[in-house]
Amino acid sequence: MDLVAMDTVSKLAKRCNLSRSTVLYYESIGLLQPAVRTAANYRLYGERELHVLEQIKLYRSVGVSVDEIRAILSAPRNRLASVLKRRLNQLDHEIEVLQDHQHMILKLLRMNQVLRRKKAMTKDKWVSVMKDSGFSEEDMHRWHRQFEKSAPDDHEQFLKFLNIPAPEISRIREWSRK
Amino acid sequence: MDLVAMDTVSKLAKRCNLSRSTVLYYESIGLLQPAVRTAANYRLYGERELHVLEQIKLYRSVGVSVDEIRAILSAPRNRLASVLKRRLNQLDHEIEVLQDHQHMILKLLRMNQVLRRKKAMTKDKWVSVMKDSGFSEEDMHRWHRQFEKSAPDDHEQFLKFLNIPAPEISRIREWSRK
DNA sequence: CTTGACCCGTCTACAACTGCAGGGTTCATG
DNA sequence: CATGAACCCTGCAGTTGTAGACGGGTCAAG
Repeated sequence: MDLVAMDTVSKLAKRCNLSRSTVLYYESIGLLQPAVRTAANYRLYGERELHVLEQIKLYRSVGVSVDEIRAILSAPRNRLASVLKRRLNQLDHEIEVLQDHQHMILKLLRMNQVLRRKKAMTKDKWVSVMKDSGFSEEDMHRWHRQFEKSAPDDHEQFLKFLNIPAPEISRIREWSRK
Repeated sequence: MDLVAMDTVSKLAKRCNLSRSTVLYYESIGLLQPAVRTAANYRLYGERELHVLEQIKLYRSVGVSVDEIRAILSAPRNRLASVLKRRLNQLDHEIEVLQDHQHMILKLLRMNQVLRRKKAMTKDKWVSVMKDSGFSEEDMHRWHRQFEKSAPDDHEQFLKFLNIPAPEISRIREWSRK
């Protein structure tokens, strides 16, 4: 086992976008054991554990109970099952993208509430909130693309609220469309 | 107030796909009061309450805490906020569609596990599972469309597993593409 | 006027997290 | 080598739903 390449509990949690507590909870109910412990009794997890945790996350996200998950994880499956599971996984990723979008909106709403009486929202402030919230350039592109695709009018209105000049709005919308 | 058109607590819950307990819980923590009570002390809810409950559902689904929701619901907003909230709602519907798809897959997985040693899966069985699960003709069309769009190969493989003859597979995929 | 489906308030129990408290470990930096 | 930030450990109490049971009241149909 390559000990250096392994994750501690918090790192594993972050990688899966879960809290440390949750991972520990899963261990306490017998869903996910660490691969090894260090001399200092620290938990260490490898690729296998990461994969299991992602499975758990997937099933939890569709409301499967931990008991059922325990059963599923210890059952071999056939080919139809694997096709369907792949699809399940894919949907999970799609849902995650949309939920990211939602979380971003929530942050903007909160920020907007704070700024309401002070100054107008600007593009710079918006960009900095996005950055602070841990969204990359690519995430932002995806956000615009998504927004433009499913609600072009609202997208335009939103850009206007950021006090972005009309030519740049056109440019952004253009760029969001491809 | 049009008393005849109003919902009792269980009806409201069902309309929002929540349990009676949950609606009562929201009342107990001060999130949603019934519009009126009948002479017999029955709770009655109108359109306004339905709307509030849907808001609560939306915010809960993105992990907003009860306290924050209470604050949000009692705050007037400006136009930017309303644009963003509309978008939030829309995303929620999109997520719901994907989750329906996931739930369907789970049912199929469960069914497949049961049938594995008995007989091959057939189109008829699949259709009946869908029907039993409360999915309409339109839902199924959406399912195929979604599946075809984001994973055409898996969609084809899936149809093959249903032992559907090749010409019909082509027909279904064609029909899924528009 | 009974009967079965529905409602009432209340209370308990459980699932799945979530967040401390109190204490040990690691490691870069002065 | 010591000191502080940033980890880690166990254990346990709190949060947010969710489900069900209790004993009893309400309502529409026959």
